[in-house]
Amino acid sequence: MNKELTVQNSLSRKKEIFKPIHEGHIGMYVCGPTVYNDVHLGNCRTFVSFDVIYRYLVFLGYKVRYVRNITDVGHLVDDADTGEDKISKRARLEKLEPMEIVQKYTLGFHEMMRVFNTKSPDIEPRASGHILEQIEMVQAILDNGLAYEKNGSVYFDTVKFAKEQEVYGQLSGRKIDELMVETRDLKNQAEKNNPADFAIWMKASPEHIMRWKSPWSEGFPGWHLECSAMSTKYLGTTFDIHGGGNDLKFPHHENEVAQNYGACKCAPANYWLHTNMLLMNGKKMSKSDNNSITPKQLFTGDSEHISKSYTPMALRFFMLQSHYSSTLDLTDDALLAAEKGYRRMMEGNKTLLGLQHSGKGNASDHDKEINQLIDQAHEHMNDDFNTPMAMARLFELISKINSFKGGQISIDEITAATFERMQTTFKDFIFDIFGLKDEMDAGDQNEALDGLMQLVIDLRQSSRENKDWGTSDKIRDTLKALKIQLKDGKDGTEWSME
RNA sequence: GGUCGGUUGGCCGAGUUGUUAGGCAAAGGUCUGCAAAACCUUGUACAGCGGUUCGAAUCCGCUACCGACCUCCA
Repeated sequence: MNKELTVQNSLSRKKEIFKPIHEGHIGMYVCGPTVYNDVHLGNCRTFVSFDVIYRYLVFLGYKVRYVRNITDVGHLVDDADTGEDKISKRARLEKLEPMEIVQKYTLGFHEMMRVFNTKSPDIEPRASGHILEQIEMVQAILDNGLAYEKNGSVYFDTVKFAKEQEVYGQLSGRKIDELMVETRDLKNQAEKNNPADFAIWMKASPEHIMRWKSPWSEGFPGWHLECSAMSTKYLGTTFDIHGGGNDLKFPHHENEVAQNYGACKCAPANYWLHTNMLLMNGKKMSKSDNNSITPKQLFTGDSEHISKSYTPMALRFFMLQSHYSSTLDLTDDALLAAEKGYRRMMEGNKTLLGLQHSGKGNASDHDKEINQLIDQAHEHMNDDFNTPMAMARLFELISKINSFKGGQISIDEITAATFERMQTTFKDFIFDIFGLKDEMDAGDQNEALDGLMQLVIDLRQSSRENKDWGTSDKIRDTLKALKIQLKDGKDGTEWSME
């Protein structure tokens, strides 16, 4: 039960025992979105994954400082060093100020994070608000001799860095020699000493709107720089966990590591965690490939890829059923299954809350089994946040819960302590760790509806006692059409919203 | 082309050497006025070939297929 927390560290490609730098405290940085467009579902998966990780670390009792940035400058559309800024491009297309674009899509992003019931990060810094810090970092890298200036732009000297430190390529599994013989024909590479070098400060072309003064030129910071500067500012030069999507490993994270070494000669993070991609039709969900479905489309059902609408919590549940480091293929069938599984879990919890323990149970085999399942659920979470396994144990507990309710097992076969532990476990896992919400508990919130339903159920019960099956079934079918399901049990009829 | 990863039953998805993952779907049963729900039971699986091992879905090799990264993306 007291197994230590282990995490899959991308740096070592091994599962390692997690040890924070300062006992009881964790610094965690996750690369946030570039706010130039509506957030899409793939982003949501990553942020939901880290939300669960964050929630679990808090659950374990750690004081976590969770930093997730907003990229609102420096992220270029095309080739890393010559393309147009994503925000600027969008601003041009939508005929808005760049900061209007940033505001619009930041708000949209926050709304989506709220809908998916993710916790807000403790700090959400913006790249444009940290230009000074980034300029200082460029200077520090220059002072350390690991960058050079050309025509007002500053480039990181990747080749020199790779020679000095054995670090470059460790995260992404790349070798500097291979990067140096890069054959692709990139535009405007002339300024760089080597194709493997990358810009940390860019001189702005005349038409570039987003620009700041610096010692080298009026320009803007390179994309990779913001995360280095902001993580350092809020979490220190070396912190515990750095997270992000798999597709950021190279070049973004690799270059981030290089920049941090370049500025302070130390590693930014001890543990790198990477989430895997959300696929659709077996391929990476990607905005640029049009192989994508927006969260909104899922919620409204307005997409050729799905047969019906799905709720945010069904989606969240769907994501939790796979491990964050595995690819997850989005299909209509899988969503249908997840939706039902989600409902079964929430119903199970409701049933558990409705059970009463006599206070004088004896520990039977069931008691032992239940405690084992609970222990295992915790162990699974300690094992690199294995939500699908933890969830499997919860479902086995739901079997027990339903058996208590159905009378197949007597509640007296478990002790009051075990019963309470079950209730605590469900609350902890479903709400605090998995971050699920009950989307179907209208009955708990609306007294009028509750009273009304009780009346209808009573009336139907009278019909049934009079063997007036026509009336009884009409009530049931009409409610069914209204997406209210009646459940006839031994102790009367219950209802729930579909 | 290079690097890395994947291929699990009708679908999704865990598992990394020996014991039922789990969810959804399916079949039979219990309950019920009939259903639904719930419960019980059941089946179908580890891409192919070869090797290591007492024993492999799990380790190794080869083959096939798929994907990711190498270029903006979570």
